[in-house]
Amino acid sequence: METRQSAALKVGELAKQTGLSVRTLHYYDEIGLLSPSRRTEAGHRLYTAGDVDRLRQINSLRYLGASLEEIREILDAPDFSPRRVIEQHLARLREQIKLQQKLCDRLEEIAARLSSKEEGSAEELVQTVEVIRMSERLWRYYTPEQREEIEERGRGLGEERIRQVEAEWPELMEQVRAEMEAGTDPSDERVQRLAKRWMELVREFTGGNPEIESSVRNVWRQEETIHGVDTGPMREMGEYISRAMAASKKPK
Amino acid sequence: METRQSAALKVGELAKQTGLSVRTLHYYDEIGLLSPSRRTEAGHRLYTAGDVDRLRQINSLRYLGASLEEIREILDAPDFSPRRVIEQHLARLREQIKLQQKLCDRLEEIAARLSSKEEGSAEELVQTVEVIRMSERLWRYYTPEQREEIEERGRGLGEERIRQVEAEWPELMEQVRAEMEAGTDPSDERVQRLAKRWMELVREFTGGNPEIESSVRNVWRQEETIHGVDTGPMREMGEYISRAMAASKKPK
DNA sequence: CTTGAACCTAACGTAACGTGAGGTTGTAGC
DNA sequence: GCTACAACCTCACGTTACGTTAGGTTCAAG
Repeated sequence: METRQSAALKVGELAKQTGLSVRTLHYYDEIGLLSPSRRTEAGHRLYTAGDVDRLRQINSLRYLGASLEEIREILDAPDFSPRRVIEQHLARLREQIKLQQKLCDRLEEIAARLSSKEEGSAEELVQTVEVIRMSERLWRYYTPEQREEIEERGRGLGEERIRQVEAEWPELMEQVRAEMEAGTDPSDERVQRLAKRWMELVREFTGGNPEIESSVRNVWRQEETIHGVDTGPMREMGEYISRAMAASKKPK
Repeated sequence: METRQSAALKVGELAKQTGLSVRTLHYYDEIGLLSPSRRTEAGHRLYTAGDVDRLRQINSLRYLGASLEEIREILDAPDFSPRRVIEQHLARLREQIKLQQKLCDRLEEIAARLSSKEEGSAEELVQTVEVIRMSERLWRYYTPEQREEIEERGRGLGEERIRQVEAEWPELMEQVRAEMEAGTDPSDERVQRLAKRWMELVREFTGGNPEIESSVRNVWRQEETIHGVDTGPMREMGEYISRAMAASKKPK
């Protein structure tokens, strides 16, 4: 009952002051991050000025994105290099942002490809995603010169044409898949048309450059042994197209 | 025992193919996202081609950062607008990135301020963070003209001087805090020196512009009622400094 | 003395699995 | 047929930072 400030705060008061929830303060107490120095006889928490001070520190560190565990380590270590921690934290954060940025790019690409069509099915979306995943993985196998050439051709074709082609791929893949599942013979006329279109699109991409085409085939072989994305269906489609092309050479 | 592909995969095989863990596949089964169509008599999971196909779709969507719940909704809805989902997702992601970027900026600022000193304590780190938090909150209250003026002055002072001042703030605050806790009288000579330095730094910031100084004082009053960051200690320091300044006017 | 606000503890729920524990099945070699 | 050992099975707890009841006690005002 001092005229001075009440010397110790109850949870609700502290919560209101800091904008944290009562539950949060309970939790901090629970994990031993911030345990009030005193209690009333009834067991009510009483936060002293020192406690409030510690909470202030906690909030500052939380503001930097530190986890409660890290905060405890920081505050409980008497000798401590803030710079090291910050820089470490910063590195992790940058890594995260890079990942998220990449994800964002992908989504934007997907959105762009989809927006050229009216409406689409979930399967079309998945196919589009697969094309992108594959191109990303392919990219790793090109030599810098090959990459340059591909990009050069990309510039030559113009943005619009690229978007057209990119929108056509998933569609084509879906049709081929349908024929495969239906068990249509590769020499069937419908399949022949699809195969022809397929090869045209591939040529437009590789520019007919045999080195790059070889690279692509190489990748397919490589990828077989690499764990991860299911290249199986894609590979099957490739084989199906190959058979169709072979059948077209000697039409009966 | 077909010569055709084994028709159905066991968990381990599927796991190896996709790079997922067995536990993950168990989990997908558990939540009903991907339940194998068949089981052996012994209860071993058998994934058919259709199941593998669904998993492929799942992985594609996961690659876009969708949650398992969202994926289920997408795959289980027969009619579905991929574009809407993608754009929604994209918006959320952009928001996240913005936040993280902001956090990153803060950390960089902190790192820059700290790097001008050799080593520091945790308390110094916290003080630095507080200064930044406060400036961020102050910023909201300035009119565009005031902001322009402050930035103008910032450019005038030069980067180096700014960093000097910014590094000095936390230090000064820590000293003032120490004197307060020690209960030193505001008229004490040490406090007087601190207060003088304090006012100098403030002047350098506001440029002596009374409108801006008034804004700052206004903010302090405003902030009292706004929930959130603990302005208490800062306010106390302000009062302490005020008393010190008053004491200096009529030195006994 | 009552009432309502503020407090207490305890316990479950969140997302997407990792990591055992403890038991059954499949298969290879002897 | 026996014995390993790999692969499979089903629980079930741990992870982060709290939100959200539920059921009971204490405080402050009228």
